[in-house]
Amino acid sequence: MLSKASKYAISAVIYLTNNSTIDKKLGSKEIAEAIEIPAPFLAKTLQQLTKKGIISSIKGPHGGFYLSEKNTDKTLFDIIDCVDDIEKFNSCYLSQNNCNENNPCVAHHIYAPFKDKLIRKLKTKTIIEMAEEFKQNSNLNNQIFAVLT
Amino acid sequence: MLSKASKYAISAVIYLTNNSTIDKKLGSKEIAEAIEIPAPFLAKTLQQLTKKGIISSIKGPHGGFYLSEKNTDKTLFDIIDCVDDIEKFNSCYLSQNNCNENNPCVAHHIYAPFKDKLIRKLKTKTIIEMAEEFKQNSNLNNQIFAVLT
DNA sequence: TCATAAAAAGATATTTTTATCTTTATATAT
DNA sequence: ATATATAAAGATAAAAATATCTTTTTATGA
Ligand code: FES
Ligand code: FES
Repeated sequence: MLSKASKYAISAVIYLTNNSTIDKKLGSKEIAEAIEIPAPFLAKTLQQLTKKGIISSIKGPHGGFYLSEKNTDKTLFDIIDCVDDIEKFNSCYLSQNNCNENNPCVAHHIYAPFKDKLIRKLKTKTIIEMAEEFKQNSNLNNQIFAVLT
Repeated sequence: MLSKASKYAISAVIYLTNNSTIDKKLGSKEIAEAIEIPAPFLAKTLQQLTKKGIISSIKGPHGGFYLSEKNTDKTLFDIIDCVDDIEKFNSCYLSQNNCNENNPCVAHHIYAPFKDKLIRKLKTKTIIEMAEEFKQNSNLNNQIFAVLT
């Protein structure tokens, strides 16, 4: 449902959260290698995230991407909205171009409540929280990044 | 979420159900025009549906597409599975490549129940039923096919 | 100041999806 | 039988998404 760009973004931000500090910034190549995705494509995506203030970056030697104070409250919603446009979740699941109670598709009455819950969750789930869950999870399944396609 | 091909297919099958009979078959151009979608692309999609027995067709003069006895029990699920591959609904909503309880993504616990309900609904909703709903609906909103993008 | 490493920006290439065009096969009517 | 209308099949084109490559900018360290 998400574009690859969005998947890569989520994956990369989680990796960044768990593996970078202001004193240990990570290059896009480094991240791409770790999570096994195409490096130049990720570089583009990281640029988008930086531009919207979801992650931070510094150019030059010893530069790279990292998370700063400003980034700590960012959510999963922010990442997806930056890369993919969140409207995709608002629209009809079966792709009618209006999704509302007055003109429901066959799936509407089961999709609408799900959609509401999902968006609420995406908006409240911070990157930090998510990274933490991911860290725990990787105790059970340490090929965790390979799992993200 | 659905491909355009699938959307077109659903739309066309509904139109066919409500507007064709064995004595009044419809050409692909005719249908495409009525539901305002690209004719040659729809033709391809109708061929796929025919091959899988979801709709019927006859070549030659006065030929065209129509629904026969064999098609009456077909469901929305059948259409989508024919054109798009239903696996797309089974997979993780945030695109992890495994979707299961042991390795849930952030959305899993709200997505899984929705997914189950949806697939059940797609499997039980017959084309006939859907076309009927659509007919009623179009009393309220008679630009109903324009509504399908 | 100068060389260097890295992001940023821009340009190009590949793949997939969507759309169109052309040819062939077949059923119908004359 | 023959001409015709239509689906079926196959080939090609255009657009969008994904991926890669090249150049420019900027921060750092020597
Ligand atoms: S109209 Fe389809 S999900 Fe709302
Ligand atoms: S793991 Fe993502 S929806 Fe199940």
